[in-house]
Amino acid sequence: MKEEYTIGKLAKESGVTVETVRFYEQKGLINQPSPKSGYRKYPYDDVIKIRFVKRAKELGFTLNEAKELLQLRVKSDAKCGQVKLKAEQKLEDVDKKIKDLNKIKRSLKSLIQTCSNNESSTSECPILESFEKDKK
Amino acid sequence: MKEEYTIGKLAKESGVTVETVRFYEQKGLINQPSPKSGYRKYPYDDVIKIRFVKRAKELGFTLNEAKELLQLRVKSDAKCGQVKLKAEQKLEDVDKKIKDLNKIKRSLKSLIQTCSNNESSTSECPILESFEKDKK
DNA sequence: CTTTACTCCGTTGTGTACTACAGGGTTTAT
DNA sequence: ATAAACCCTGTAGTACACAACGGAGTAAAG
Repeated sequence: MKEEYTIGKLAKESGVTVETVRFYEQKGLINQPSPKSGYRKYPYDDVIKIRFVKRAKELGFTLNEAKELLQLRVKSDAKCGQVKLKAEQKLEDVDKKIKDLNKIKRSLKSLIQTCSNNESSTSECPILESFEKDKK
Repeated sequence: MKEEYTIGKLAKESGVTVETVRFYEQKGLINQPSPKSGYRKYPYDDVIKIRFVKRAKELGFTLNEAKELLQLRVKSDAKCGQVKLKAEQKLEDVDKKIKDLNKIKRSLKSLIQTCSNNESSTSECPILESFEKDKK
């Protein structure tokens, strides 16, 4: 866990490509370290940031949303109220996602169960109704 | 809840545009009802399918993955073993997503808490470490 | 001190998921 | 029965998130 990373090492360490790092830099997900000696040096923090972004994307957040999530830390000085508000909104999103994923999970479990008791009478998987129960 | 939908009504009812419906049709997410009388008619089932796809996407599944999830129902005749396997894989995915979302959730909650006790000493939000704890 | 590996910047290409016409035909309402 | 609203097929364009490449400079290893 050194403190200085070249772009290549950063990329490898965080599980993305060099191009992705540069892309994220452009988009402001990590801040550009001005190339002091020709090459840029990145702190270890950026490894963690990029890993976070990677996973956030897999969870259905866009790059911009991931950026917002990242920005929630640090800025808690003057605009604590704003940060709190944003955090609360994100929390709602996250909660809804968890709920819906649990619905899908239950459906999948039930499907696996039905498949195991191989009575298989054109067993309808309830996955389609995942988001229909308790609706309206 | 009628049984026959024109593409426009289907789109409206499922919260997407007409173009999106056609796009999903092309991609095989819903099956093309041959335009018997010049216009196509869709069953109510397609409303539910499209709503499902929509939400699945927000949960980080691709269109193809959503398609796979949809295909898990129905086909449980001969290849029950295959379906079960696929369902089990999806279940793992879903479980991992839920776990990670819970980590983010805890981070957000803690951030909100810190913000509420307005001691705000450059309070570092732990969201960045969401996926770093218990790693390696 | 030269070779090899890595980096720089900029431009272009790729895959996914739509979105917007264009130029028609069909249905429905008045 | 005709105008408005809706549908058809097909093609082209857009936004996001990278990936690949070209041509040149820099760093590190032997």
